[in-house]
Amino acid sequence: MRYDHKKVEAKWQKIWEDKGVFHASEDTAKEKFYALIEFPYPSGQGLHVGHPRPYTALDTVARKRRLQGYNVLYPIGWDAFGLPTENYAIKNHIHPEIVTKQNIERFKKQIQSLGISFDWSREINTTDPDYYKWTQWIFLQLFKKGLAYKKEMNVNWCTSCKCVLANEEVVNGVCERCGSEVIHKVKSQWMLKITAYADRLINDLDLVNYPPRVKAQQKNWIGRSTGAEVDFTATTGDKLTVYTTRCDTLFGATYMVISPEHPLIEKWSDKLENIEEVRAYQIEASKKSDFERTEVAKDKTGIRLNGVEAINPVNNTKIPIFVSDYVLVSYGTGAIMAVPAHDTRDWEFAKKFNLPIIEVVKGGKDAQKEAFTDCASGILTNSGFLNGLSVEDAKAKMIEWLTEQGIGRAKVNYKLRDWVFSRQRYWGEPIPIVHCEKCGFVPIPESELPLKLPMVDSYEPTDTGESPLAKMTDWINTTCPCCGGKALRETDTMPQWAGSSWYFLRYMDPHNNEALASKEALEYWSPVDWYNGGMEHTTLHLLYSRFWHKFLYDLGVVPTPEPYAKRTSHGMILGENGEKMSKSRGNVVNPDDIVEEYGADTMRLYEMFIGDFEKAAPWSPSSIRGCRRFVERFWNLQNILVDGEKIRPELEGAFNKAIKKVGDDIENIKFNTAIAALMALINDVTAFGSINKKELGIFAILLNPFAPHITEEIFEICSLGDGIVAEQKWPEYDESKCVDETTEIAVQVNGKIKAKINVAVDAQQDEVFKLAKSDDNVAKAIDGMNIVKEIYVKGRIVNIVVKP
RNA sequence: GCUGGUGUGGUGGAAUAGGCAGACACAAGGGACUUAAAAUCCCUCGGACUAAUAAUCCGUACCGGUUCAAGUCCGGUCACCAGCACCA
Repeated sequence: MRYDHKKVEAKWQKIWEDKGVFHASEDTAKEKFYALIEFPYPSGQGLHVGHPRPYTALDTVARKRRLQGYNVLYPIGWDAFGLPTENYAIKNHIHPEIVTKQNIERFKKQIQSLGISFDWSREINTTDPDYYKWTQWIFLQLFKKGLAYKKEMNVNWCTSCKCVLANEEVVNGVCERCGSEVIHKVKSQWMLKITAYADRLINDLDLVNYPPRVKAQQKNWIGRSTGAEVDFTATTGDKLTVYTTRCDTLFGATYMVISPEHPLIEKWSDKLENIEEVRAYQIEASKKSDFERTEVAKDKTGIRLNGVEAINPVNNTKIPIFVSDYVLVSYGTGAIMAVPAHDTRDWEFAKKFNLPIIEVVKGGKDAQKEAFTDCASGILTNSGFLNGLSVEDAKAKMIEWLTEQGIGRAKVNYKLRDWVFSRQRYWGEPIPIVHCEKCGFVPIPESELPLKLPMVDSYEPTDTGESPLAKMTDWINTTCPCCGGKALRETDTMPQWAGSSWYFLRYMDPHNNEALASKEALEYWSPVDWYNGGMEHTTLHLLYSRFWHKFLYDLGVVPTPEPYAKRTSHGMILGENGEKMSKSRGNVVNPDDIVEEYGADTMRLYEMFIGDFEKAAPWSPSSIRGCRRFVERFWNLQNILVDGEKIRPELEGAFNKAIKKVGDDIENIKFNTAIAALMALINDVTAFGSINKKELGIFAILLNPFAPHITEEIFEICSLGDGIVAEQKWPEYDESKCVDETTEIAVQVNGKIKAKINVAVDAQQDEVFKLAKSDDNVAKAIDGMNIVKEIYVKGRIVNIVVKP
């Protein structure tokens, strides 16, 4: 009686679809559970076996929640704007809309073959005008609140994609997508002021349940530091302001460094004796990309400004000013005070240029030999009115003094920069703004949304870096909504991150024409209860979408300050050789082949059994057979089925423990050990020789979230009751039955195991020791020795410590 | 370089709050069934010493420490993975 997975899986998938059993209901009386996976980008390659890992994991949770009586929302959609589609379209002269449609069809078919319980009635697509209408609407609100603005700036320019990239999209100096060189270019760009939310994006991490490493990464990315600004005065009389986190070390500042782009250089050009040399250095620095400039912590370069010096305000000492590219114009004030005794970079620079090094915090080694940076617990020295204070107190005192003198102030700085939001591409949401000579940038009226992408013949980006839309003169030329005069449409489009920054809201009410979702739906479904995704999205998508959500919260559109109550992340599935799966490495496994050969249930079980969910794991074609064997063994339980309406006493322990273990493990994303527990249970049952209807019913329900098809089939053919999805409840366990009456414990003498004895769980300590000592081996080991100590850890271990 | 993580049999991985290391699988070897193969079922499976599934010893990357007891805690070293890249 071999199990025919093809027949059974097709049968149940049809039943589920016909009955719409996975559609979330709007019954707000029921408790809701909203599970979310990162919606896929429908690429031309189709699915590989890595995709279903998170889908299956949250499907397991979603199915369990339904059995527990929740109203579950588990939706899916398509993050379909993006470069690969556009590039494919250019190459093959097919409209990206058509390519997208084909890719989605393929993805959908593949995902459906896995029996994931998505609510397909809520499927969304970011490239659908009914969807991006609201992406554009959110942009307009950002614009109206001054959070979207246009700025001339140095941008990262991918030489191959001919497109501006966000800092976050540049990896090691090359384009994250295509790996081509990235250079700098000045362009006018739309920016989103994410920095306005920096503090809240850090602080509100306290409200959510994210893994610690995700929180840490977001905090580091935002990079808040608390310090002070100090105004130095140059010998020219100009004010030169620096940012420092260590204002306590001001007495140790022996020189200053400004970035090559600092505006004072131009101002001082006629006073600088070596202006030619400085100019040459500026040119050198501008030629380098950020990558080259920061590539290695290599030799510090720099030029001393001759003719201008600065005055250290605490002791009125004249100190030299250098220009060096290790100081970044984009962070702080673009100028630093250098304290070589307590900063490694300053120390290296001082050594190279032979500058004085003054120790101002005691406790380190020789400041002339190495910088003493880890000095939080040190005591100030050589520092006038700060002498004898701790670093902490000295900071406070210095800020107080600077403020009094009017030459400094406390200041918070962030590494986070504003989000470059424009893309010079076709396949993205048009930015709903026009430019009028008279009125400037004017938003188009909300009634005109969606502003649809026009049909064009060619999607080739222009060599000048304008969007392909720039060639559409009919579309560009329009009238100003403000004055009625001539105006031009914005030709840039939005980045792919736009549509994915709010998609989880649309699922709550996907067909609404009046709002991005109704108030009622937002009230009921917010927040997402459990969001699973990849670690690679921690600093991009996760941060961007939290930012948008907070903005919508401020507008009163959404009811919660945070979008996701809980976040987990999955490890990648690697190729058989332990390398990342990719076409070029030739190690891609297509889930279609696995489903065909072993069935969706086996595929799902293996995806969850493959290893720790949070860690990467290599695909193993032979290990999957173990999961198929387990499926077959479960199927064959019907051969040893007997009648019975209660769990039999002999199996009570095994079943109660399994119910507890499987339930707990699913909640703790330990799917691999949940399945191991079910395998152990089948071993117990098989060894026992029979299973009754009640027991098989419980087994099937426990296994159902992992293997939904075969469990329904067993339920039906063995007449165990109405269908699992239709009628059954997640089983309860009896805590008292999870503990065995007697357990085997190990007996150690001086920490070495000498014997194993069976004792009652509630046995008295004295009894246990007596029993332990009656064992031959133990007796031999303690014979003639003095017992120093006896330890009994209930139900676990006995240790007898002896000395001669 | 900094930050975070990881390191356990031939392989993937278990091990709750410091308490029997190797659960559950895969692969391998042996056996049963079979004309044969597949499938299935049973047995063995970290290493050393062994006739032995008797006893003993070693063993969770490496070195040291705390403890009656360490894969787990502490200090140091090494390797790998991820993120960040001079952030003042």
